[in-house]
Amino acid sequence: MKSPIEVMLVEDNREYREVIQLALKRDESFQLTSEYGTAEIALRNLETCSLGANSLPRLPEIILLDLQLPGMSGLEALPQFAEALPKAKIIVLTQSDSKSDVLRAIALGAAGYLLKSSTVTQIKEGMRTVMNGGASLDPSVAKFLLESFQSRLPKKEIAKVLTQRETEILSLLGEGLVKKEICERLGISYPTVDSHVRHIYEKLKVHNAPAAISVAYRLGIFPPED
Amino acid sequence: MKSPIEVMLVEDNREYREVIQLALKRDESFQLTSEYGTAEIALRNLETCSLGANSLPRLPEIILLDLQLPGMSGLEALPQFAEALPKAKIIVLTQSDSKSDVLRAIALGAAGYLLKSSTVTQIKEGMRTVMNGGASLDPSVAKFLLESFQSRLPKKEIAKVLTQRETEILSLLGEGLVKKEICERLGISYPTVDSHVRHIYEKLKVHNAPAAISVAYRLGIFPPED
DNA sequence: CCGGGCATCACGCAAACGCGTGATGGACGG
DNA sequence: CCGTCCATCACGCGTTTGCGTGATGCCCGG
Repeated sequence: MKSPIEVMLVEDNREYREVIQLALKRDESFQLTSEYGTAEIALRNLETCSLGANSLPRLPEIILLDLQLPGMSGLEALPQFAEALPKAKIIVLTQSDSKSDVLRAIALGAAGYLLKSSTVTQIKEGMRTVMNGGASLDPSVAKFLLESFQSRLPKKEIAKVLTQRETEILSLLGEGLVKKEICERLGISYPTVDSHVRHIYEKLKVHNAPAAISVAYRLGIFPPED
Repeated sequence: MKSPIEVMLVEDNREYREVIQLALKRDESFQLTSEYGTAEIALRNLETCSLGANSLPRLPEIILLDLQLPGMSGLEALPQFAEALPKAKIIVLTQSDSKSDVLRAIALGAAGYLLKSSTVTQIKEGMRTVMNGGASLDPSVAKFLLESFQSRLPKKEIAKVLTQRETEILSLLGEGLVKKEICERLGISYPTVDSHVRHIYEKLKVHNAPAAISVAYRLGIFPPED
């Protein structure tokens, strides 16, 4: 058996904290090395740890972080934990499956996003997954992420909005070419390009190029990467 | 016990097909109703099914789809399955964890993406998850998705590129406002706005607004949504 | 204390843009 | 067969942009 995974818990709800306590206490592969009711206290303790005598409450490999905390919110605290403990994996463990919470937590570097409705077995499984270099997402969160990728319209749908030619021209605009340059690039006349651009504006309901590009990205007409 | 989940398997490798066969045969909660070695055959059978006598090989609720198939690839077949069986959930089950395969499969509407290195237990768990309306991702795939979201710079990094004011103005440009309108909105003079815009162009190394918006999205300066 | 980044302001001009108002020919479908 | 959509072309005009070339005041850090 490997040495246990050392876990830090930041959670204001005592009952739920006890649930985790119990679950980890019974499992040799985990060790709950510290727990805090607020992010402030947790962060302060981490500072003193790294400054003074090393590892009084040992530095955790995994941080289980609630989002709804009194005082500093989990989202605010997340980047600070990440900075204080660059090696630690942070798993958000919260009730909120709100779109923006999920996206922000991920953007801030969370390695996992689990919901409190998960079983302790699933949470432990998630922690093992993360320790193995993977990412652990609650199925409903994963669903949401998939959908946010799918919102990049399925090509067939794009065709219903913009013509292939129009898409091509819009894309060139996005690359910074002015209409005259687009003429040359495509070997067509200026009025033609102009006409296409007008149609693009009509269809996207905008009145200038910057807005068109913006809408294009939001609609997923432009692939984020390839 | 609920009625078993009906599964269709599209996989060219016989050995692996047998692995799945065995795994599902032993589990009452699943029923492997059909299996095919190529996408073409599977699709042809689905056509005849829906035309002629209904449900010879019963219509599946879940399709386990390999990507590397002889003839039509899984990625090509995916949208066709989705069209033929709008209610079915499609789980990609393949060896490839390549970036583009994952992104494309998701964009095409896959409800899950599992790797063949998964255990049959994990695969069955994934199918249950999907049937419950969730999405099932292999941890390494989830990791990759998270990273592709994190590439949207961590705010602190954005600040190193654009000022808050500059970001604000760029964002307004993206909404379709012209510089004069931006003045009014922000209560500052035209030359000021102009000056900010110039700095934006410098920093993003572009020469006009459309390109600036484009770069902003690629850099993740603009949040996906809020 | 002074350089540098930031936000603010100013003038002028050539180039590009947005738009009104057209036309032609090909393709596709009811 | 005719309407509709697409891609192509055309003229003109007022507005907006991009940029050269400045200035002022603030704050911050070396």
